[in-house]
Amino acid sequence: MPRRPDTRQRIERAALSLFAAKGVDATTTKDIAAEVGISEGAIYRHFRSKDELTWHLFSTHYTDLARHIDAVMAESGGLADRIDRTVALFCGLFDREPDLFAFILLSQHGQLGRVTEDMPTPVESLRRMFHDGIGRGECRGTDPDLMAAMALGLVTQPATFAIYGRIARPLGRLAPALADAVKRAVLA
Amino acid sequence: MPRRPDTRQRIERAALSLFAAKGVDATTTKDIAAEVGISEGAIYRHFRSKDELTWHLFSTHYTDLARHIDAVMAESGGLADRIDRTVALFCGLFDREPDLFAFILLSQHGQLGRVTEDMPTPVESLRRMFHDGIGRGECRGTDPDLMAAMALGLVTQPATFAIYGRIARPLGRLAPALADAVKRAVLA
DNA sequence: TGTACATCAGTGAACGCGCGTTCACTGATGTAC
DNA sequence: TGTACATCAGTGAACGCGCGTTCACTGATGTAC
Repeated sequence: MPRRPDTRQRIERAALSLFAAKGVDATTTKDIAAEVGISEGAIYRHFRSKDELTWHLFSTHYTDLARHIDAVMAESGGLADRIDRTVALFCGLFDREPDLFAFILLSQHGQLGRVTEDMPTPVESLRRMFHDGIGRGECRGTDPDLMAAMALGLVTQPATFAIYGRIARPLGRLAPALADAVKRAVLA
Repeated sequence: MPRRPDTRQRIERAALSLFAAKGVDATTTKDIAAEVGISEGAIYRHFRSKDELTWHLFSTHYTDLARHIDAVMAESGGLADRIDRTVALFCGLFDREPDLFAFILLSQHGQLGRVTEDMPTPVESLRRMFHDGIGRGECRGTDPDLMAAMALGLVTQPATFAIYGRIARPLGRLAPALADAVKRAVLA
């Protein structure tokens, strides 16, 4: 009954946390409502459906991440510098918002199909970064998609291990080592 | 009504293919039955539940993969050789059974929690491989989990891109390049 | 300041659909004599 | 070879549960005069 002005945000936070912990399908609207401390019906005052809530969370955070990478790209510097800064960006984001990272990693296969051409995505941003590096002859390989995949996997798999407790946090501690590994793997 | 002797295997193949394409939760028992060409009830003559079917598929193939890696380990040779052979193994398996690979990559987050200590897993096998390499001073880093994560991500992320059509198949073509990248990233 | 009214985030009960699962029944196949 | 019986993979209808969603209703808050 108390009409708090931040209910929508509290729903988003609760959903993100539950989605990260259990996955989207295993999380029920009942779970979310209980976590927020409202009735299930109240969710529908803020989101048209569970699906809209899920897509809202995924798409906003996914495109946000892309824009962060683009910002790194916009600064001057060679590919090596960009790799350093992007890896540090990923690790910092992971340490600051582990739920967000877990949610994106976990739910991507279910959501990626709805991504449209005009949406900025981290994958496209990385692709452009490496395409650029290849053009300048700074890269080992010649396929920007392959380079992007290798760099992405090299960072996200350790992040996944960190989520499962197999690697100690914070991930930021490992950022230099990860950036080094990426550079060794892809730089000319 | 025709009592074919291979129904159980046909259920497994159909389920694997559907799970790989849509994910476990989005695949219904009705889907599986339709794909096999039997009634839903018939599935329960071969598996106690959808969950048992899912876990059977995941656990057998996941442990099989671990044993394949262990076989590579058993052969003589240094870490560099082992990396070459393991990467080739992954790429070959991916090309031969892409559904299997997609299923494991896609469903791992839902199934990994049920993996017990006594089960052989690819992650443990890789960990031992790098633990061994670290002991012999062949490795750059000192944390076997981190080395395993980097190697794993470096290969599985390109595989994921291949599933999404972002990287051309067969993956075997890229095996030498991927192995090179892994060695550059982790070898001393 | 008080009164009338509109708005809207909240409740909680109910709904309906789709899912996994069960069950009585069928009929083909194998075995015993 | 024929007959009686056991087995069991199959059918298809029915079931029941849990899920996401809807809906009539409430009451706090803001606004107009």
